[in-house]
Amino acid sequence: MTEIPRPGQPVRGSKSGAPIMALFDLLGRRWAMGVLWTLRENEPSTFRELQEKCETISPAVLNKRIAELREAQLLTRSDSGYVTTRQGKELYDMLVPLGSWSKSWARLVASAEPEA
Amino acid sequence: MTEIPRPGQPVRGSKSGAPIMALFDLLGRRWAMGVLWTLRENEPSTFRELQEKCETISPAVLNKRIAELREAQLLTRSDSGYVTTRQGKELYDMLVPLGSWSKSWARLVASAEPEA
DNA sequence: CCTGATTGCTATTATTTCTATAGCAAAAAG
DNA sequence: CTTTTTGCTATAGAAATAATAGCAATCAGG
Repeated sequence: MTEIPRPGQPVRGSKSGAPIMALFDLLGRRWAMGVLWTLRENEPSTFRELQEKCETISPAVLNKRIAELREAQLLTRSDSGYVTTRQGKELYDMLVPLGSWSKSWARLVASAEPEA
Repeated sequence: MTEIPRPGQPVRGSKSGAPIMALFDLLGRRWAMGVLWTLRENEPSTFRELQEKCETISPAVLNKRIAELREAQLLTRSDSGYVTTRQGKELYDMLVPLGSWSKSWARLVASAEPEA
């Protein structure tokens, strides 16, 4: 029921299951990166706390993403709530640069496209 | 027709449009990161070349992702085909670490879950 | 115990997105 | 011209996501 893209198995972008493509397949699902990011900044979090922090995620999707990220060993459940695993933290750390970069990107997109 | 999540406008994960959430919204669409990654490693590429490199992407989705990434100023079209922009390259560079990390992650996931 | 929250989800239905495939118009090649 | 190649668009079905209601299992008082 919980299918995660497995490196070594065919995934989107790579019939041979290149790790990076498997990772992109996993993270390229709605809310996947957002959940990891939000959890890392608010751990530990209960299901409902995480749901609130995500502002608009539906419980069905949150539940599914949690299951997937859990199976991918990026987060786990502790007594006090969901927490990121060591790998989850590593991945988060690699996403951090995107956080600051996104700010300048935001400025660029805002200034260059005053349309719509 | 081509809607990209705009920083500053409500996006998934942030009603106020936090840049990182806008970025996650954009990249968290099927094939988004894969297209950027693949293009960067094969630029310039024509539409069909890119499609082939992606192995299993459908033209409709490729076309949509291109339009979005283009509007987000991550790629553009040149005489010789699609190429990444300066920002696209910057973003790619930040994804590169994920490439190597994904390899150890692959080993972990493979060894820990011999199921399925 | 009993009662009223709170928590972690599941169920359901409506949308939206993605997949898969065919094919067309325009540009390039011969 | 005629044939290829290119860059998509059209279409239909499958799958993922959104939005909302609500339920069973704690849990916290009293």
